[in-house]
Amino acid sequence: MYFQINPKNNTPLYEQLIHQVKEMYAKGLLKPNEKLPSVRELSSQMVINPNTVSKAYQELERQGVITTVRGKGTFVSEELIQSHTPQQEENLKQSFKQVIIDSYYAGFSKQELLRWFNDVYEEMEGENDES
Amino acid sequence: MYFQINPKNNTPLYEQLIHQVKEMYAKGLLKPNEKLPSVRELSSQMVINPNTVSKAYQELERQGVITTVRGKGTFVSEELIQSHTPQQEENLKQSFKQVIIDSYYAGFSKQELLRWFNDVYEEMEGENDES
Amino acid sequence: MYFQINPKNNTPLYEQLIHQVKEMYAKGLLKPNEKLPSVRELSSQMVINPNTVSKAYQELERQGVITTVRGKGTFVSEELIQSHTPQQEENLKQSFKQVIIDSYYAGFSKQELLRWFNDVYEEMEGENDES
Amino acid sequence: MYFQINPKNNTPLYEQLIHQVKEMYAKGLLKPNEKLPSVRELSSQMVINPNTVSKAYQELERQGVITTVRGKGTFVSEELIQSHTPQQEENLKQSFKQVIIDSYYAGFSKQELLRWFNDVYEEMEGENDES
DNA sequence: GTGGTCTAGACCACA
DNA sequence: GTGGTCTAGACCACC
Repeated sequence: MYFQINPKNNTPLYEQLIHQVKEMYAKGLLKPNEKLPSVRELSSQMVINPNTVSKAYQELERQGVITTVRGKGTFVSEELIQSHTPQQEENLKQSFKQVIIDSYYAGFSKQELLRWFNDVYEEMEGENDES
Repeated sequence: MYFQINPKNNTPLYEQLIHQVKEMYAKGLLKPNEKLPSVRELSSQMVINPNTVSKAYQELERQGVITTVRGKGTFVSEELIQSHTPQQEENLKQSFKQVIIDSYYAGFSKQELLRWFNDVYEEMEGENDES
Repeated sequence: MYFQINPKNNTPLYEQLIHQVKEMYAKGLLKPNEKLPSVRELSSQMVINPNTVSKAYQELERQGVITTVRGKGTFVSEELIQSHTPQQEENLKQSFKQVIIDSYYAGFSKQELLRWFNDVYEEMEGENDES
Repeated sequence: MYFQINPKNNTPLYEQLIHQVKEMYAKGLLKPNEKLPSVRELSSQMVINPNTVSKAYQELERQGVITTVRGKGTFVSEELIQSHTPQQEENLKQSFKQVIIDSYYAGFSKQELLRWFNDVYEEMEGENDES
C-alpha cells in the first residue's frame, strides 16, 4: 500500500498527504528513522506539484512527525512528542462531537460508530504489535 | 444561551451555523416545527452578513433539517430523514478515523476518547428523553 | 516608517518580513487588533510575490502574532502568548552566544554590545510607554 | 569534549563547524599555533563529508582564524585581526536585535538575557585568564 | 474584497 | 542528489 490521494476531495492535497503519513505512522507502516521518498520522487509518483509535497513535509516537520536533513532527505522522527494545548484539546473535542452528530444525521447508530472506533484502534495496535 | 460563532476559527461561518443548528436539534434544544429566527433577525443578532445566514439555511433545508414556508418563515422539520449514500458513509468513516489519529498524536488515550464519545451521546440522549 | 526589505540579504524575504512585523509589534508600532495590509496590497507595495507575503503571514499566525479572518483580512493578535519549549530556549541561548562570539571576532567590546543591548530595549519600552 | 555537530539542526554543517572552532578559540580551548586535525581525520571522526570540513576550514582561513601551511597542516593563527566593515557592523547589530526580539516573544525578560550575556563572557574571560 | 491552494518553472545552497 | 525559496499566474471559497 502506498500514498494515494483523491483530487475530487475538498480537503487540500497537502493535507491529505499529511493525513496519509500520520496514519501510516500510527499504523506502524512507517518506522522511526525510516526514509521517506524525496520531494521530487513523491511528487512525480503522485502526479502533483513538488511544492505541494514540500508544503506537506514542512508541516509534518513542524508537528514533529518527520525530520528533514539538508541534502540528505526527510526521515520519520525517532519518537514523537505527544503533547497538546488546552486550545487543541477543545478543537479536537469539537471535531469529535461534530463527526458524531453528522453520523447521527446520516442514520448511523451509536453501536455502528463504536465499531468504527474499535476498527481504527485495531488497525493501529495490530500493526504496532508485530514490531 | 443561543447561537454563537467564532470568526477566528478556520471553519467557515456558515458551516459553524449549520453545525450549531444540527447540534441543538440533536440535543433537543430545538423541537420539531419550532420557528427559527429570520435571516435578517439572526444576521443582525450575530453581526454577520445576511448572505452567510442565508447560505446556512439553504444548506440545512437541502439536508432536510429545516423547512422554509414562503411568507411564514423557517421551521425545524417535523422529522428528519436519516439516510446516506455509500460515498457519505466512506467520508464519515474517513473523518472519524482522522479525528482519532489526530487525537492520538495529541497524546489522548483510547479511554479518553471513549469518554468524549459517551459524553456526546449522553448530551443527546438526555435531552431527547424528556420529549 | 514602513515595511522594507533588503533583497541582497541572505535571509529569505519571507523571514525578513516576519522579523519586521515582530519588531514593529515589539516596539509598539503595531497595536493589538490593528489591521495589517492585505497580501496583495503589501506584495505590490514591496514589489514581491503575493505568495511570499502569504507565507510570512501564515508563519506569523502559527506563532500567534497575527490572526487571519477569512474574507476580512489579517489582524494583530489581541495578546500574544509568551511561551517556549526547553528546545527553543536552548536554541535561543545558542544564537545569542553565537552573535556575541561573532561580534567579539569583529572587534567589538563587551561594553559596545551592552550598549546595543540597551538600545534595543529602549526602543521597545519607549514606544510601549506612550500607549 | 571535542567537536560535535547536530545534523538535524537547520544551520549548515560547515557553519556549525566554523562556530565550534571560533567558540573554542574564544574560550581558550584552542591556543594560538595549535595544530588542528586534518580534513580527512576530522571528517572521518565526525562522520561527515570531507568537502564539508574543507569548506569550513577555507572560510575560517578567510576570516584569519586559522592558517594552513602546505604539507604541514592547519594551525590556529598566532593572533587574530579584529576588524570589520560598516556593513558587517550593521549586520551584527541586526542579528543581535533579532535574537533579543525572538527571546522577548519566547517570554524571556531583559534580566534573563543579561544573565545569558554575562555567562558567555565569563566563559570566554575565564579561560583566557590562564593563558 | 479577502486569504488559500495549486501549478509550472526557475535558481540556489548544502552534502 | 537533497530540500528551500521565489516568481508568475491561475482558480476557488468565503464574506
